[in-house]
Amino acid sequence: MKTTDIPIDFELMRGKAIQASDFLKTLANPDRLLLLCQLSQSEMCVSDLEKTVAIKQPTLSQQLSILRAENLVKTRRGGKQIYYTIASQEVLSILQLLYEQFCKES
Amino acid sequence: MKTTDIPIDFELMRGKAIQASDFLKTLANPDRLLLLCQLSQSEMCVSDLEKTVAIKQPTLSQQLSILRAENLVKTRRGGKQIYYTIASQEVLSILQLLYEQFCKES
DNA sequence: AAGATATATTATAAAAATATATATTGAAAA
DNA sequence: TTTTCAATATATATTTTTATAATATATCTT
Repeated sequence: MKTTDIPIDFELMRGKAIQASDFLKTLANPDRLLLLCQLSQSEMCVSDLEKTVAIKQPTLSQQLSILRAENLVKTRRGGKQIYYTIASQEVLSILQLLYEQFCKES
Repeated sequence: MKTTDIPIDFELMRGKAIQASDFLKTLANPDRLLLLCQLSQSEMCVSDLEKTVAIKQPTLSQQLSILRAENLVKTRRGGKQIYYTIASQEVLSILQLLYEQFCKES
């Protein structure tokens, strides 16, 4: 009878991997990354984002709705505009890492 | 004539975003994440990976070939087996961050 | 050289993501 | 209260990923 083996819970590991890959999948699109990058600097409304990121409106709206659905961003309405911000420190941390790896040098 | 505005190079930014999202896309799959997670602990050959991760061989081979194509892993042959390792510190850094965010507590 | 084992490749069906055009909602100003 | 404009939603064609099965290659052993 084996007593020393630490049982690895494959199901648990796979569950975590699915969670993590869902998160990564949400990040893994150039438009969404650019949007998050802008929002990491300041709160912005949709028309601001449209200007700074140069994505056409329906695409922008579709991508923002994905970010909302996955809780990467939060919104508040201010009159006619809807203002977006990054929802969590987790998102900021990964954006920071990506910035260092892909944007810092060169 | 405007002199104070720092010109933001949209093309450059979009280029970086594409690079980063390609990298994230490669990570954003549960099988590939589990494989990388194992490899972050030690070099392993394909049959070892097959056992610890419980993915069937053709899928395993396909996912490994994607990781190779994107240079996230390196290989060496040792007799009949082929041994895989993580290719860069960049990959380790993001795995570390994901581990902290998704696997540490709970 | 022939057989056995480990790994890789190819083909293709199914599922998911993306792009694009069109339509709808909701607040504000006339 | 109706018109306008910003914001969001829906529909659908297209492209990418994923899953699965069948086949191929490379190395070792005999």
